[in-house]
Amino acid sequence: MKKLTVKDIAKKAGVSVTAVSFVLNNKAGVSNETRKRVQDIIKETDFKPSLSSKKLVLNKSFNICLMMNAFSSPFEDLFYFEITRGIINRSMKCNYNVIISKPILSQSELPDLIYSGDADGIIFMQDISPALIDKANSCGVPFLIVDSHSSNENVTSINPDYKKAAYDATSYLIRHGHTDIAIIASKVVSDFYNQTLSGFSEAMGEHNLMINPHFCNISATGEDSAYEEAKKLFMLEKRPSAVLCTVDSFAIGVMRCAKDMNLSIPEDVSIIGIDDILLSRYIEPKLTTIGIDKEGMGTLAMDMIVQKIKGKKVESILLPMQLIERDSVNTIT
Amino acid sequence: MKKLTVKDIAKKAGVSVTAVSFVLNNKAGVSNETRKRVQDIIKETDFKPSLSSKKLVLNKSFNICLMMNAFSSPFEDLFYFEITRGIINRSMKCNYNVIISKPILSQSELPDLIYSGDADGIIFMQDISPALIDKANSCGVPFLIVDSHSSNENVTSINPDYKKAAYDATSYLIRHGHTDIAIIASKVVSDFYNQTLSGFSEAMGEHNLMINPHFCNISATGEDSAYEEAKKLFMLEKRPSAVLCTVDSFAIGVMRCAKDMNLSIPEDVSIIGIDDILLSRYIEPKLTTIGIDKEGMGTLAMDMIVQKIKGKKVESILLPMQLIERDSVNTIT
DNA sequence: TTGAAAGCGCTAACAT
DNA sequence: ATGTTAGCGCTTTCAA
Repeated sequence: MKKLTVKDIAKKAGVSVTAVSFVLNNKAGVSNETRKRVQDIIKETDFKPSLSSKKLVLNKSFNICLMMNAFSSPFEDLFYFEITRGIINRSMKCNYNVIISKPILSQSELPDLIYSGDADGIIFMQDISPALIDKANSCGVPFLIVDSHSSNENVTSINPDYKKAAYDATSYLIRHGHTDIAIIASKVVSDFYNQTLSGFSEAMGEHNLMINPHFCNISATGEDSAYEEAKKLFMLEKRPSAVLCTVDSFAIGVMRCAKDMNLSIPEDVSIIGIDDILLSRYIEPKLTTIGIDKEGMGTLAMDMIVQKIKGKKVESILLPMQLIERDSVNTIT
Repeated sequence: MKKLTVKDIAKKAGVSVTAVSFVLNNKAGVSNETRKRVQDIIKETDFKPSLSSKKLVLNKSFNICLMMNAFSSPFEDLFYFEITRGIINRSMKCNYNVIISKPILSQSELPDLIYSGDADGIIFMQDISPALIDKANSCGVPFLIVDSHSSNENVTSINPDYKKAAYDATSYLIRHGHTDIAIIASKVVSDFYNQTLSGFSEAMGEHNLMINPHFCNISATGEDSAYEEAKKLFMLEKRPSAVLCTVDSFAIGVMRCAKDMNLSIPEDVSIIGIDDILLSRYIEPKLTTIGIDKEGMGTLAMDMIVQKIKGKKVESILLPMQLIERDSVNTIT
């Protein structure tokens, strides 16, 4: 059975290809009678117009390229995968397909499909290098960044409000009687570091709490390095009663360290994280953290990129996070 | 700056479009001199040919559609996401793009992009409904299934050898002195149930061990239902010394149940899983399980679908799994 | 080795 | 309201 074309349908229906094209795209310009007849034939023959030719003539790919960062840890992948679900679900409603790809050549180059016009828009996940942002800017394809961890004036981004998250986490700790609070942050993305630290100190300041200089200048890069930092922290003469980890995976490292040092959580030390990765509710004790609707972020990203493709101006957005109370923080009386 | 076309390049190089096309596709038919000249112009102008037109004329999309099951749990997502990584990495080497999509209308219909000729091949993940298999068969697009959990003669599939896994897990338990072994399996996919049960009884049989009828007719659907099944199991007069969970997520539910019933693992009861999901090495105690190279499965899936697209005959494949010894099984002396 | 020209299957401008 | 036709940017046949 040969693949049908608009021509075939037109012939069968005894109309012109224009008519067929019009009914395919729900456009005015055909009588109801003709429309009906064509629709019947389309249904009868189960005709599906070729996307390739439509793409060619409209100079549009109907693809969104989802660019994953190649250097993620498995847990971060999971975080982003939940966002991906939101993107994919939404894409089906927007009549876009999503192509998953990743930067090539050590993060600094976009894949060919971008330059071959095979994507109408790009959604980057996670913080990306300035070099890549430049490339994206100059290739002319609309793009935005989800969870860039930073606020760059020149790029549209969707970010969880990490400053507020750090503020809320700190306030929560304070409400539970903690005053000697440490923060393990990430200096990898300086904006992220600044945001979380200022949220932290803002909350401390509001309660006129002093910040121990040994507690606020700690940076980790992952679970293992957080483990090492926690070790130093816990060996201090006067150790904190609570530690805020700006990433859940840090909290997992810190917990492991506490266990190894025979400190029980939350009795000896309370721990709070940010992100709510899947693991957080399965470790022992379950991690209290600040979470976000990841699938919702994906939905939003899709909606925003569609607006951008339409040429509309789209503002960066800061998403509120929510406290998720579990078992890793205790009350000091 | 207007988008360049082969015509522009041809004009700049003073040759015909044919020549340009030939050098773009590394085909014979142009003199070295001409080739060089055209290549220079291409590099100079940073020309990237449009994919859309190529697709149209070659009647090929250069896309692989990766079909995700819509009803996955986060745990399963974890498993399949690792496979996805393998697929994506490999796709870039094969010059295919991967479009991620999912079945629509309650699993029984393929997305439009398949019928519009926007995919040269389909990779299904996880067991899919027979109705969907029919659709896939009749649409004429080559496809295969990764981790279908079943062996259907008519479809190409890539499956971990779950029977062998259950056999190995059981043998491992027996080697560690266990004789009262229970198995919590999944009846959702009957082939999977059969495979795991026959692996189990084969190992038991080889050691002339009797199977307690209360220990071998247990089916769960997820973590929570495994919890409930474990509860019944652990309340039995004579409870098993070890339980084999045919899915890691079951093992996690069983572990939670054991803890809630004050049974310590592995002292009071040993647990072994199958799959090695990411979580398994993070829970307490770390889960001993039978794992598989998931990224490798993805790579293989990509290679196989490319072969199928080329029209080659491709056989289904059964992949060996490996025992991963951790802390959830103890030795009985 | 080279170039002219005919499509691939659509959309849309234009004429009727 | 309807039909004719000229492209979209490539590949490839065919003739030179």
